[in-house]
Amino acid sequence: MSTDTSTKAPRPSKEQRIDTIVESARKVFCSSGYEKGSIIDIARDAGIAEGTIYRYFEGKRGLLYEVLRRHYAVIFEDIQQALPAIEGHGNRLRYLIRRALAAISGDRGMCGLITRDMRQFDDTRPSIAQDLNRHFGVLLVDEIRAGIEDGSFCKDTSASIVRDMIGGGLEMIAWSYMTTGKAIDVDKVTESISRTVLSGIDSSDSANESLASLVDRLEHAANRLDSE
Amino acid sequence: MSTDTSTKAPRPSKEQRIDTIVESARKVFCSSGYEKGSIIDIARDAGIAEGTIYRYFEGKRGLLYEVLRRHYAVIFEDIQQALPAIEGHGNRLRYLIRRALAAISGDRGMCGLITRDMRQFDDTRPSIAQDLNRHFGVLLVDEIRAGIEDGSFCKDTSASIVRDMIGGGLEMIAWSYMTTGKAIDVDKVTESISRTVLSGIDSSDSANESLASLVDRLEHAANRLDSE
Amino acid sequence: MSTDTSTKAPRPSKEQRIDTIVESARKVFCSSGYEKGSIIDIARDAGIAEGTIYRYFEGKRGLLYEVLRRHYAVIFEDIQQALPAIEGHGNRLRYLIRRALAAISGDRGMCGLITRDMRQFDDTRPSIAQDLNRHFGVLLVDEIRAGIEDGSFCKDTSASIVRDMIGGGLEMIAWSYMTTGKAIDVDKVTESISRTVLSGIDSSDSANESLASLVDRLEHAANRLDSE
Amino acid sequence: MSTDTSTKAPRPSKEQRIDTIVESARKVFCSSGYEKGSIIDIARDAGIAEGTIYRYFEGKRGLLYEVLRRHYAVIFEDIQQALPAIEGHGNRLRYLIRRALAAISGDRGMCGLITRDMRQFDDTRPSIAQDLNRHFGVLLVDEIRAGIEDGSFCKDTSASIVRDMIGGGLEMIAWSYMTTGKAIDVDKVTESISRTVLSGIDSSDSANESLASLVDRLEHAANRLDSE
DNA sequence: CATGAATGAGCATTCATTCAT
DNA sequence: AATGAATGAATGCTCATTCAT
Repeated sequence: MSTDTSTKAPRPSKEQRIDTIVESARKVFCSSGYEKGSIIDIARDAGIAEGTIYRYFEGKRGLLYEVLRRHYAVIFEDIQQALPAIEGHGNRLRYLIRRALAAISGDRGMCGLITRDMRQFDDTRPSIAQDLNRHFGVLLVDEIRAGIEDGSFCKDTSASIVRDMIGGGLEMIAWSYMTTGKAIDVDKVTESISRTVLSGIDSSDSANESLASLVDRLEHAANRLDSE
Repeated sequence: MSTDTSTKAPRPSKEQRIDTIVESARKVFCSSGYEKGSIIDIARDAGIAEGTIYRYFEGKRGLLYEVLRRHYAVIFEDIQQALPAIEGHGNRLRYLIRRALAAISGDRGMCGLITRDMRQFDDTRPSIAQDLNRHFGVLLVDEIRAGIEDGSFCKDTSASIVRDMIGGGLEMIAWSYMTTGKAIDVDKVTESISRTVLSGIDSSDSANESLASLVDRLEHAANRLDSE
Repeated sequence: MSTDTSTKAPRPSKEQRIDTIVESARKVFCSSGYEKGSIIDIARDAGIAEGTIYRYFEGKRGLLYEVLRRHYAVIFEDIQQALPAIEGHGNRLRYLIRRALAAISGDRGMCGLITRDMRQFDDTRPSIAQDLNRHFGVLLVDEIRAGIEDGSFCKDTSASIVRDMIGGGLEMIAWSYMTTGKAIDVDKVTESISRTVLSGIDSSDSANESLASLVDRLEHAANRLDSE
Repeated sequence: MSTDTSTKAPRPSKEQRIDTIVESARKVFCSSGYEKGSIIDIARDAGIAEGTIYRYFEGKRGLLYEVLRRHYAVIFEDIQQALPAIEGHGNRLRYLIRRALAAISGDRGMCGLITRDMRQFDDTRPSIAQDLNRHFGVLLVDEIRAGIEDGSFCKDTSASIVRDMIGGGLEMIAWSYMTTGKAIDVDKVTESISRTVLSGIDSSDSANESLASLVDRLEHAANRLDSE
């Protein structure tokens, strides 16, 4: 409860205090945006004085950073636990995409915060976008590079470009969700992105596919011949 | 007509005046961003009074709009003239990507303006981002849809997702260029994006390798048939 | 016609030009107020350039002055013609009040202009309010003074105070009409003001009571004569 | 409570701060008018920063409101205490008029503020003029209505018209005082207004009077007869 | 005479941050 | 530790008036 400023509460621990502030900041930033969301709003929501915030944070920007960091932390933790158990680089990429989409479709306010406000701050080093958004990019790139190395992915694939396409595509989808509010079909979109990345859209591939199925039938026939 | 621009230019024509203002606005916005770039800076750069700007533009936002509109207008015009002459949807997509990359790599300041500030204005309808950025998206979608219809592209391709991936990818690249200043190899990046979109990155069903392995299997089966 | 800027109109006479401008100014000032009504609006309505207005008027304030002067001029002319034919100072006062009320109830926009904006300009000498509103006050005062001199009105009447009460009362009514838009019953209000001014509202020395006491005294005297 | 106003007043209490600001606002508004009086002038006069004003007031208009409210509050308080002790509706009207005149003659700057600027704000409901000036009008109307009901005043008196005449008359006097600076003889003016309202100016009361003088002569004659 | 482009002063308001209490 | 009062910089926009054409 963020309005817990009653008389009895002996004194919240430093950690609790920080949690309260960050949660209030998240609420305010997500609903009003970074610029319009004021420190005093956050303080009021947290039931504390403005000055107190500055005891725990380096200022408004630091508060935003923490809000974003925590948002990504959950996702990264999930990923860290899930990824090793998934077989195949394609499947792992698929998982990363799905997880990002789940985050997007689960918090429209955060979509706005990220797509609208995150880039305003890349004048500072290390930038927020660098630290967080890029971290996801690194996960993508690592996966792609590993896939290239073990032969799962084309050798002449540019990992950074693919990362940009996946990351940028997800951002576009987030932005679209933020503005239109139209629900995201996570399964479908995950499939579309994954398939596009992995197989492309050129139907000459499907020549391959049908060729493959032809071979399958051939093999099947061969097996039957075999077993006779 | 007071197109007296012969010798001393004692009073620039309306058109010249507008061009001067827009150019100053472009400079200021690109170097300082929209918020930080002040009207008085623009007026000073243009060598005129602040009030004069308001004779020609609806305010600061109108000025931004014109700056962006002109930037995109050149690109769209190029596209309109080039596209019909290009054969094949894949090639046309490739052209669109290349043209966007050329624009990006040609104006680093504009990259910042677009990637940082453009999304701030979607509270008004029709928004600047809607009018301009989306226009490019429409070009992409049209091409993809046409390709799907005539069988060039996979039937189960999601045109909007592919558009988001290309557009978002380009935006990421623009953003990256803005922040790092590292030159963009238009040819290479165009190729990377195009190949990824068209053929995907999965080596298993891409033509070369996978076809080879298919042939292997085919031979194998044939051999078995043969040996019976 | 204020939009008469057609090609053929050879050249409006100076007088016509002035009339056009003043009429446009009246329209603009009455509908937008003095502050919000801009010179460019007036010029546009008159179908001329802004600079042209300054050839005929001393500026915005001079324009307002002329608008008001003309408004009052009609009224004053009416009064000048009607007043001599009216018998009795009371009746003449009544006429002045009625004429003012007719002007008020006939032009709501002008009510706003006069009651809102007129007083803003008494920093200049001679002021507009002095020249115009006070002129009406002079008419009232003259009438009252004449009435005092010929015994129609109480000797100890303060003409200026009565003028203020009539003039101020009319202004309040004008203001009320401007804000509420509720129609003014000219006959009734004229009667109310006139009766109040002339006879007051105190029932104690009006006919009833005081006459009764006079009769008492008369009877008393008569009784004495009688008793002799 | 930080009502530490003991010695050095290192930080004024909230109340003191507000008083300081309002007083400075009064000074500035009265001398420069509402429009010309700037927030920065007020802040400088109060010895504080502009922003501080906005901690205590809703903006410039709210500041004006408070200035006017306080001005009227004193008057209304006086009236509330004095009125019940006064006998007779005529006397009570007389008191209201005198009190208003005392306020007018006591603060020339305020006269200007009220007569010039008060009507500019009737676009908001409830307006300042509604709240304050009208309150005085209500006091007048109440008194007049009560007088009509108990027979003190003529039955066919229009209370609202009489209110307008008194209120408007007072406003004219205030305006005149503001512009000319000529001192107001409160007693005399009170008497003039009161007499006019109560008895009117028509000497047909002097019909009564002459009737009285007739009776006088009658009595005189009776006395002579008597003495014979 | 008429034009209308150019001028540029003037101002309320917000809010992140500090620091005396 | 917490408070919250105070700060003050920073800026888009209007429009009466002028004057070069």
